[in-house]
This record gives sequence, C-alpha cells and structure tokens, in this order.
Amino acid sequence: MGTSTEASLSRVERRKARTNKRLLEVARQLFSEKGIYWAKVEDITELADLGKGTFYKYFDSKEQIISALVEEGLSELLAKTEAAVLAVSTDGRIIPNVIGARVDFFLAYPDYLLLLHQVRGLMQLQVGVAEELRVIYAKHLSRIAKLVKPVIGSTSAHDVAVAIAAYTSGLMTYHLLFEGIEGIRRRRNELVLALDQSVQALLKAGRPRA
Amino acid sequence: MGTSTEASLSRVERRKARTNKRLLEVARQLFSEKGIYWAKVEDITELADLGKGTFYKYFDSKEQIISALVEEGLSELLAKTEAAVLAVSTDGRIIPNVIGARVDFFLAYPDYLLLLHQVRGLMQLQVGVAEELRVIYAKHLSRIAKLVKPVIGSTSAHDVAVAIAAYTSGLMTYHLLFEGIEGIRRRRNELVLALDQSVQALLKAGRPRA
Amino acid sequence: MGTSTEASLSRVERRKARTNKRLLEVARQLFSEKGIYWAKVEDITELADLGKGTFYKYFDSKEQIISALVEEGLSELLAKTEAAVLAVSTDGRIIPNVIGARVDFFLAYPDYLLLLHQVRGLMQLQVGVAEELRVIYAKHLSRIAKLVKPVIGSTSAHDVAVAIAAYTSGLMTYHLLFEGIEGIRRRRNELVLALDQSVQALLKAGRPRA
Amino acid sequence: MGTSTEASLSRVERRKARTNKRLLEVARQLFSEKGIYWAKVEDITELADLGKGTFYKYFDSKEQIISALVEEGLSELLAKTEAAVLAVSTDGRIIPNVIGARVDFFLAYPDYLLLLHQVRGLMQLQVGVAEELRVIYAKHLSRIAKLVKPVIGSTSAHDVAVAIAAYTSGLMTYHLLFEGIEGIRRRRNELVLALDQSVQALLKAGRPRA
DNA sequence: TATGAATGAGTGTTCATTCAT
DNA sequence: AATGAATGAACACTCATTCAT
Repeated sequence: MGTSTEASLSRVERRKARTNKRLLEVARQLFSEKGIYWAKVEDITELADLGKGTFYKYFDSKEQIISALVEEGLSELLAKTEAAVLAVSTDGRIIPNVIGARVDFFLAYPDYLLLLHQVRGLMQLQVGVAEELRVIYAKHLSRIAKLVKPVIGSTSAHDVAVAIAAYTSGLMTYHLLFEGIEGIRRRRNELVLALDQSVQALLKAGRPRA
Repeated sequence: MGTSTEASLSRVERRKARTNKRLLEVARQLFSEKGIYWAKVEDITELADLGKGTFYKYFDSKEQIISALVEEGLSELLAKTEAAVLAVSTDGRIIPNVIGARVDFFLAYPDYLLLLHQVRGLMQLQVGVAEELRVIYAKHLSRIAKLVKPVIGSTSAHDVAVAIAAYTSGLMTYHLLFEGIEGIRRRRNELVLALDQSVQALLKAGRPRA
Repeated sequence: MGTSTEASLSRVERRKARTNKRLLEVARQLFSEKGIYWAKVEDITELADLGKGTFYKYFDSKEQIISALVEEGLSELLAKTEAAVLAVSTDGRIIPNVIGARVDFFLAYPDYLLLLHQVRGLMQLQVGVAEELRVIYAKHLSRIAKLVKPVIGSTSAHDVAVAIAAYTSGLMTYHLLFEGIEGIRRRRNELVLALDQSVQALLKAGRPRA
Repeated sequence: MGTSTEASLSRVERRKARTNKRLLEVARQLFSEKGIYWAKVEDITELADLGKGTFYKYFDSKEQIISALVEEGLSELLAKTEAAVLAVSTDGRIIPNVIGARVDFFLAYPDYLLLLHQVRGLMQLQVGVAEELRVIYAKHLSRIAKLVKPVIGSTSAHDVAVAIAAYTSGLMTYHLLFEGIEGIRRRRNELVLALDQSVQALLKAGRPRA
C-alpha cells in the first residue's frame, strides 16, 4: 500500500515536482506564443511566479528545458498513440487510429504544435542543442514505425511513420495559421479522414521506397 | 538591341545589384545552416566579404532581409510552378506537375526548405515581423489554389493548395533530417509519386471541407 | 522609534538605494565632464564599479537617467531655495536669498551647472526626451515664480523667475569657463550682489512685460 | 574697378564659395533644430542637395564645421555690435546699443541662439574640440570688453562683457523655450530695456570685482 | 531551497569618414 | 571637383547565467 509515485514522496519532493511541472507548462506556453528564441527565461519564471534563479535549480539551461519539453511531449504523444493502437479492432484501423491520436494530442496541447515545429527546425541546424534533439525525435519515429509495421506491405515502416508525422504536423500547422486552433478542432474528423486517405494512398502505391 | 536589363545599367548599378544578390544568397545559406536567430548580421557580411555597415545600405534590418528572402523564394517557387502547369498536357497532370515543381525547387535551393520552415514558425508567433510574412505566405497559397482549381471537384482549392504545400515541405524536411539532401535527391521521383497519390486521395475523398 | 527611512529598509534595499545613488552621482559627474553625449553608459558603470547590465536594472535608458538627474537636481535646488525664502527677515530679502540659494547650490554641486546647461539646450530640440524635460523645467520655474510673487510689483512673476534663473546660470556658466569653479567660489558674494542688483533693476523698471 | 571680392573670382571659385556658404547655412539650421550631436553629416548634405563626400571637400570634419560656424557667427555678431557702437551719439548709449545689436543679431539668426548655447556647453567639456572653441569665444569677449571700456568705471570690462553676453543669451534662450522666437521678437524693446537696466545696475554697484 | 541583484559577452544598428570612380 | 558605396569602430541595450544571501 501507499506505493503510488505521488504518495511515496515527501511533502518537499511533491512540492518540487509541482514546481518542475509548472515551469514546463509555462515554458511550453511561452515558447509557443513568443517562440523559443524570443521567450526569455525571465518571462517563464515570472509567469510561473518564481524567482529567476529558481529556473536553474530545475533546468541546466534554456536549451535543456526545450529538450525536456520535447522529450515529455513526444513521450506523451507516443503513449496516446500506443493506447489508440491497443484499442484497435482490426489491423485496418491502426493507421487511422494513430493519426487520430496525433491529431487529438495536438488539439489537446496545441502549444506543442508550434513548439515541435520550431524544434524540428532547430534540429537541422549546425548548432549545439541539435544533436540531442535529433536523437529524441528519431527514437520517437522508430516507435511509431514499429506500431504501423503490421499493416504496411513492402513499404518502409519508417517512411510511413515519417509520412504520418510529417503530414499531420504539416497540415495542422498550416491550418492553425489560417484558421486558428478552433478552426482545426471543428474540422477534426475531416482532417483525420483526409490524412488517413493520404497515408493509405502511400501504402497502396506499392513501395515509395524502391 | 543589346539593351538587356543588365547591359542597360551603369557599372555601379550592376555592382550594387551583385552585392544585393550576394547578401541574399549568403543570408539564405546562413539562415539555413545556423538558423535565423543564430546567424548574425556580421556572419552574413563576413561571408559576403563586406563591411558590416554595408548590410544596412541594402536592408533595413535583419528582419527585413528575411522578408525579402521569403518574398523572393516564394516568387521563384511560384514561377517554377506556373511554368510546370503551363507545360501540362492534360488537366490530370496539373497536380503532379505542381508537386514536381515544388520538389525540384527545394532540391535546387535546399536552403529554402529550412528557411521557409523557420519562417512558417515565425509567422505564427506574436512577434513583429509575423504579420508581413503571413501576408506574403497567404498570397502564395492563393496563387497555388488558383492553379489547381481546374482539377479539384468539390474540394476547397485552398485546402488542396495547403495540403500540397504542407505535405511537400513536411515530408522533405523530415527526410532532409534523416537522409540529407542527397538522400532526397535520389528518391525524387518516388517522393513526387507518393505526394501526388496522397493529394489525389484527398480529391477523391469527396470534400475535406464540410 | 528607530524607524528612520534608512533603518527601516532591509540590507538588500539599502544596498540598492546606495547603488542607485552612486549611479546618479557618477552619471552627473561624467555628464558634466564629458557631456551627455560623449559620456557612455559603460563609462558610468565602470566608474561606479558595476557591471554594464546593472545600469539598466536601475534606469530604463541613458535618456531616463538624464531626466532623473534633472528632476533630482531641480527638486533639490527648489528645496534649498524654499528654505532660503523661509529664513527671510523682510520681504526685501526674498530675491537676494533666492539668488544666493541658487548660487550656493551650484557651488555645492557644480556638475549641475553644466548638466543643466546641456539639458536646457536639449529641451529646445526636436528630439524625444525634450518634451519631458520641458515639463520638469517649466514646473520648477513656476515654483520659483510663486516664491518671488510677494515682492514684485506689476512685473510678471514668471519673467522675474526666468530672469533669476537665466542670469544666474548664464553668469555662472561663463565664469566657470574662464575662472573655474574656485574662481567663482571666491567671488560668491560679489556675484550674488551683482545678480541681485540686476534683477532688482528689472523690478524698478516698471514692467518688463508690456 | 572690378576688384570686388566676388567679381575677382573665377566662376569655379564663386561656385565653391556658394557651396561652402550653403553648407554652413544648412548646418546651422540643422544643428539648431536637431542639435549638434543628433544632426548627421548626411542630413546636412542631403538638405544642401549635395553628395555626402562633398562635405569633406569643404570641411575636415563635423567638428570643424562647428568651429567654422562659431567663428563666422561671432564675427558677424561682433561686426554688428561694432557698427552699433560707432552709431552711438553719447557714451551712455554704448551699452544699450551693444545689447540691442546682440538681441537683433539673434532675432535675425535665431539658429545661432541654440547653436552657441550648445557650443558654450561643449567648450567646457574635456573633449577634443573644446580648446579651439574656447579660444574663439574668449577672443570675442575681449573685443566686446574693449567696446564697453569707455563707459565702465572701476568695474572690470571683461566682467561687464561677460554679463552682457551671459544675460542676453541666457534670457533669450529661456524665453525662446517658453514663447518661441516670435514671442521674443514682439518683446524686443522690452527685453533690450530690461537687459540694459540689469547691466547698468552692475556698473553703478561699484565694483563687482573686488 | 529560493531568490533576484549583478554580470558582461554578445547583438543589431549607426554614422563619421574614406576613396574609387 | 563631386559623388555615394563601402567601411568598421563604437554604442545602447539585452539576457542567459551566476552566486551571495
């Protein structure tokens, strides 16, 4: 008994966990609103109602909180996706469910849409943080690839995973720009359907990978 | 005769045009390599072998050269796309040609892939430059929408244009990350085919827009 | 008891107050030595033995510290002047005492002589800070006008206040140039007398204002 | 005949003289409007409708055109003053005429009021240009001192010259700020009268200099 | 532990001055 | 002689990070 993660921690430890979480939430919001560059560490601590120095008790640097957010976000996204796959009735539902889970994740946490978009750009640069982020992202895609493996024919599972991720994020980001998050939310089913068809088309196509 | 634009300019004017072009090229390269934030104005002028002050004779600010690059890039991309549509034999070839033109543009100028990715992120932020960039981008998509109008059924032309842009940039950016530009170049035909099928699937789907 | 302003502040607060004061003092000195343009923010922080960034924790900008100095200086000058007027035996002593207080103020803080001279020039320019400074200065002169009102006949109190300020600053600045502060200090009584006679002449003249 | 300065110059030389004069005029105007620091060399050449490089054909530096303007201005002011003294009927009119000439000079060239005010500040600074300007100014005051010598008793002629200059510039500058140049122009006679009385009071006082 | 005052390297930008044409 | 493109030293100001309390 009493071995739940939360309960087993001392009051102090629970407090720390809460502060850590608040910093992550606030950072996610600000990175999405102002961009990872324009959002200042002080903006974060201020919105979190903490002293500026406190930030560095929880994260080594601004770069590191970005990594932490990406890790947390992709991990949560993966969890939701895996749950959606487990809930599947027939293999044919795997891909639409994966896509649905992704879309729903970004509808639930729209900040991640822009944060991850920025991070995908960052990853490609010849810049310090990039390498670590690349590893995190690659791992995520591998896991997605594994999930869809059962339903793809000769197509590369990795290519399909990439297509799912790329199409979903691409489409949602564009629509976010022109219609806002509410616009996307209203068209949720339509988007999932369209994305599913787009991805299915790839599979039928035989082998996008020669 | 002999009054080609170039020839009709004085030596000084030609020199200025060349400097302007060099700054744009160098900036595009550096923005793509280091990112629009980490690339410093001085990096640009240094690589262009110019004094730092010279930059400001040609562009009002760092932000403005980003706008200029986006405008130039999207304009070139549109021109290539329009040419590809004009070269079409049957209406059925319009979409594959549009996609092919986009893919080929980014293969020819891979720097734009990352630059435009970053700019799409920037556009969404509550930040100064954003508005101007949004207008430029929206205009571009409208023009693409017009080009594909003949071949879409009841689907929204704008949605199709968005899908083409989102899928193409999304897919190419992801692949760039994992395979490098040469990897994409080798798979060019395959990618165009896959993208075409993905987009065609949308059209057949009936109406992604309610 | 024991709740004097200083004592009631925490150590940190007292330290901050001291830093603020030191920055103002150093700035006043440097603005007077090198001029408000040639004195750099870094000169100020260096002489104050502080990091450059610290300046901006205390003042929004270089312009703002000028305003702050002017406000502080004129406020102190006014206080000294009011005290001198209160100490007056007969109304006839009001103007000489006002002049004496002004002269003594500038002898005590000679930096203000040149700083305010520069600021009076700045105020007249079509430049950002000007407006705020004009308001501060106008307020000061109004207060001086009020002080001298009892002893002027039909002459405009504002004109007399202006004459007092203009003559005093004008004369002291010129003499500062040719004789240095020590030269002025030695001639203190003579200058006060001369200035008093000059101002009294205006009053007897009837009405400098038509 | 034909030996007038103008006529004896070649066309080129006359053209150069005109350009030189235009630069001085424009500089005076801009230094007065925007301040000697905020007015840029390029502002001057632009308003003079000349190339930027041309400026340096006529003046060694921005500092030097300031010196040139001061020299020209004080020289003209002295000439006007000497003429006014020569036109005097009785010695008693010397000082009012000197003051009148000064006031009229500044009414005719109001730009000089602010330019010279700024320069008087500049002169006092521990800065490059200062020394040269001090010499020019000192010379001017000596000449004024000589003019008033006949009418002063035991008072130092230099002190009287300083008082004349200080009071006049001080009063006019203050009034310029609060009433504008037109306000001063309307009150011209009143001001001259007031200034005269103020200065006369000094003379009667016996010896402002111990 | 939490804080926020202090820091200073680093940035975009300006502008007096030069010099090739 | 006149020009204006090019220059780069210099500056105001920012902000991630540190550290004494």
